[in-house]
Amino acid sequence: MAAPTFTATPGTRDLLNPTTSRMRELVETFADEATKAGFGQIVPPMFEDLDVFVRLGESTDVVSKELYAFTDAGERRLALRPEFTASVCRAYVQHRPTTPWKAWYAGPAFRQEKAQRGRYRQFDQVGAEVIGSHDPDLDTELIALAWRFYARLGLSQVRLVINTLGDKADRPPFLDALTAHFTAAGDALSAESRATLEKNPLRVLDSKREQDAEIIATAPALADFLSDEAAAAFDRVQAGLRLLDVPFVVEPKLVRGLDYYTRTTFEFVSDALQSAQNAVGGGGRYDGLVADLGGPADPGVGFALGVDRTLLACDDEGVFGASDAELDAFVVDTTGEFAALRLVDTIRRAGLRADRAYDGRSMKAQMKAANRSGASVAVIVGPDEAAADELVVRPLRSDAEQRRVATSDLVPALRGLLD
RNA sequence: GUGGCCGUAGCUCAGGUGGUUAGAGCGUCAGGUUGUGGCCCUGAAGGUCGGGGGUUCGAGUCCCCUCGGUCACCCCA
Repeated sequence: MAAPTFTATPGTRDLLNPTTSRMRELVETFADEATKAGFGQIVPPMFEDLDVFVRLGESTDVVSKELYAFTDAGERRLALRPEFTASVCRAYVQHRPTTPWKAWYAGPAFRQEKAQRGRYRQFDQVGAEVIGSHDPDLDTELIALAWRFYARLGLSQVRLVINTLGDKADRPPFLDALTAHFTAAGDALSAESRATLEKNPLRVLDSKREQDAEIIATAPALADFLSDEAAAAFDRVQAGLRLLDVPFVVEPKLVRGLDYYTRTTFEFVSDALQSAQNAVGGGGRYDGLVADLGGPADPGVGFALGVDRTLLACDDEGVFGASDAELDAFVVDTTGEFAALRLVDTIRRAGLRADRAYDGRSMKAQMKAANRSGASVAVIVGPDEAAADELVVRPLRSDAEQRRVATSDLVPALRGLLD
């Protein structure tokens, strides 16, 4: 391979045509669903004070080893956002909008991980957050919003798993019980999990190692430690999802990797995705995060969906149909004058899509380009037509005959052919 | 970050045990049809075989290093 001097840095890539238009469509679909649900868009900065993200949990991988941190010329300690939730909470504390505040977002986030299918160092997310309400119906609505979004994209192999992590006060006794259980297992527990146990016992539950499966299966259940309020809220979320016909499975081992979660957590998993990274979205309630960022003790709930993974899932499920024509007209000009320049401008100003060939190529070459362009109609002008102030319009995707029209009738003629 | 697999034209890939000017298909460009695309035919351009070192009379082929890709672990979207 002719090695280029520069290539996209590891974990990043260039997104080109069909992917970019699918991505735009996906974001527009999400924006539409969020808007219908009363959400306004927020565009936070891509980097923040390092400490904004550190509050996500110092024991989490996302903070401890995946953050892109740097110091700017003003000696400020900054970091590229690894997700949006912290920024949204920071913005909430800064602007104090009336509650419940509902915000949606779309854009890239950054984590320094080794790339693999469905995991990149720069990746795109869409998501929604609500700050300022404890109402479990919001949890339900948010989950339903994401569910409807996947359905609207045409994905049918997405599964919803939910769990509750209880309130902050429920956590310590449970963690103690968990630690005792895993410590008692001794060497039966994998070395990796024993290391995890030191940092965050909760996440041992998330281990995929077969060696740990049985020990995890017999671990204490958080359900037995839940406060009455947290248990009631979880019941209501489940009842709400049933009411809305959103199918789900309760997965007690679903703990997720950010420390800030409380009560409801959920994850969307694609069974179509033939890769280890099969979680296409996830979220939950974070009732202490706003306070951690120096704000009022206001609760929050939200989710983020991975755009790249969702697109992969769409690919693997084959939901992308044949794309529509990208162009209405392709101008073929052999006059050597300004005909093409003027004609594409005329067509574009009429609201239609037009392209042309350049570099004075032969008619045959231009016709081939017209064919490849996917345009519906070729608009041909040579010396004869130019002299008569006429054009040839030739349908490219049907057997209809080409015909000559006056230059001034071009746009109506095109419209007639395109209907 | 750790491990497995891989790295030959723009793309997908051939190139037994090292041996003369490295091939194909697709794509691109040009021509066959000096005013008409899709099919067909002909031709052309395009590669310091990821990079560096080594072994050898000789390396795309063997060894080492390095870079990159990919899959998995970890973790997460």
